[in-house]
Amino acid sequence: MQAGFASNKFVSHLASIAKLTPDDIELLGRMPFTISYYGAHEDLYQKGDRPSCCCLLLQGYLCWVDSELDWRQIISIHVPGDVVDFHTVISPVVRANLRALTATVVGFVPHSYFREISALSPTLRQALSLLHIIEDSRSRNWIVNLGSRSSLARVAHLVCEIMIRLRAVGEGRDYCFPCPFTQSDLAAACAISPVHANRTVQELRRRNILEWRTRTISIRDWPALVRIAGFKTDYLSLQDPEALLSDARSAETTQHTPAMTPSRMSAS
Amino acid sequence: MQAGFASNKFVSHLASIAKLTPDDIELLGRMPFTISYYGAHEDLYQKGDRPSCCCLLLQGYLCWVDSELDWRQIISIHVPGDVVDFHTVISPVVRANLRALTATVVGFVPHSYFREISALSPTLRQALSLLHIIEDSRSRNWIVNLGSRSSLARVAHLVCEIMIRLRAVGEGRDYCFPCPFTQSDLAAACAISPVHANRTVQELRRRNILEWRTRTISIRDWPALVRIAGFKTDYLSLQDPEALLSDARSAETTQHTPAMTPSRMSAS
DNA sequence: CGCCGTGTTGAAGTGCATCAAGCCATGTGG
DNA sequence: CCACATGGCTTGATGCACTTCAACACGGCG
Repeated sequence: MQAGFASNKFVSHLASIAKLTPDDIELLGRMPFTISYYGAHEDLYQKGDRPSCCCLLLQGYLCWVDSELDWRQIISIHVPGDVVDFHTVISPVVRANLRALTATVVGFVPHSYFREISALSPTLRQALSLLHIIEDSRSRNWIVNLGSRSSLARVAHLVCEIMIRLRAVGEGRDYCFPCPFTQSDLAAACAISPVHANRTVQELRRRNILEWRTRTISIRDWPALVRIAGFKTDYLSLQDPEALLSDARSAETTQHTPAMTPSRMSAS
Repeated sequence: MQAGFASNKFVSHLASIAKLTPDDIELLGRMPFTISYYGAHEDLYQKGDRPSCCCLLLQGYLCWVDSELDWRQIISIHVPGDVVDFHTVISPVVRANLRALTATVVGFVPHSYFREISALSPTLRQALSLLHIIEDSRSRNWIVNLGSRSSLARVAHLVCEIMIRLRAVGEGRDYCFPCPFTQSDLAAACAISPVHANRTVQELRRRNILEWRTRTISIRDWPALVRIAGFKTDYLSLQDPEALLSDARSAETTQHTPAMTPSRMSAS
């Protein structure tokens, strides 16, 4: 069981949605976790599991997937810095499979830790609640996406969302990021067939909007992508709707982790 | 500002997901609220509003609707007994329009009330958190519904969900309930065109599975409906996945509101 | 009365699924 | 080093579930 040093992205994410005190940062620095590694398409949890830890994603991508019958639907995807199953602190049973999209590194953090910091710090309790609400907001937004957009717009929207979420934890500065998906995964996320996913990606390539290789996505024309997707950032953050977008416009400004001096390597 | 007597369905819903103490029931009985009435298709909130109250639905149906551009997608629907915007206690800004599907009666409950009872009772705090999680679970389930089912299954699933949720607050015992939707609303919920919604309803009628009139839905063949929908109740409750379904099977058992002696009419 | 919202029906068009085949890169064992 | 398998990507042909457009019927209401 280690503590602290690898949770920076999580802390910076929290700091971006709530005013944290130095004491809060200190508490977060003591976060205990056990590191695990998973290969692409491996399941971390199965529907019905009752984990006693939360899963903090450190590297790679995870998704929640509902494999009803033989048909699968990806419900949400997660980027480094996300605690993907925060709800299990309150209700431990999981309702879907948690699957690695790529090779991943995760840290398992005991539920008790989150209960403790919630009890100790009102601001942290608030911040964790906000995380919950943002999560919910993303789900609802994805309903709108599946329900009201064409396949091209869905794919574009998904790329936009991942881009912005990576930005929020300090990655993807040059509009490039490691591709989370095989084209079949993309299809499962956007509720289209794998064949059509391929044709949709080709269309985006043809319009010179992005490059999509097996390992990397590079966005060549961000404004066009946003336009096709009908993408708005407001559902991803809560304080200042314009902050993330304006940051994405000018890729220079670099104040993502305000006052980050993590007290690293303290024992748990 | 009144208090107490009309919140029975909310209390029984809470009692079904957590063990409430007599003190908790007492606290809930003191819930202050202001009653309002809305007509069908009237908006209670618009995107961006910052209410200082939560909205407790007493009669009728409400929905959250995203009216991006001119296209509208219904994100979730609510039945009597639901607090539809519990998240505004934590983050006041609403991200979609709250719209009446039918004529409705709602009670507005100040955020401060929920903050108080959360501070006073750990079990209530827990119960409210669970409500939040069930809400989230419904959203995710609706993603699966839109993403992976045919239009017939979507409509069937929606009817199943409403049926079971009404049961949980003691309504619809005879597989009949007031219809929440015009066929256009149904279309907006299921992400299909109004014309196709009509044909889908006709198909369900043709198979003798339900009667769907402007004012009432009667389910004639519940097992068939469940089969078409691929409906499972597990995402709607948290404690005992089978309770609601078995209750729905035998419409006799009637212990929905354990120890309900609401201390009515106390001043706020 | 005439209007408007809702439900219904038919005909034509299309976005996407499905099936099927072939391509390429990577890995593996002989 | 080749033989072969495997998983991901690509492409074409065909079909269907659903959309769109257009018209009409019905009832409630000013």
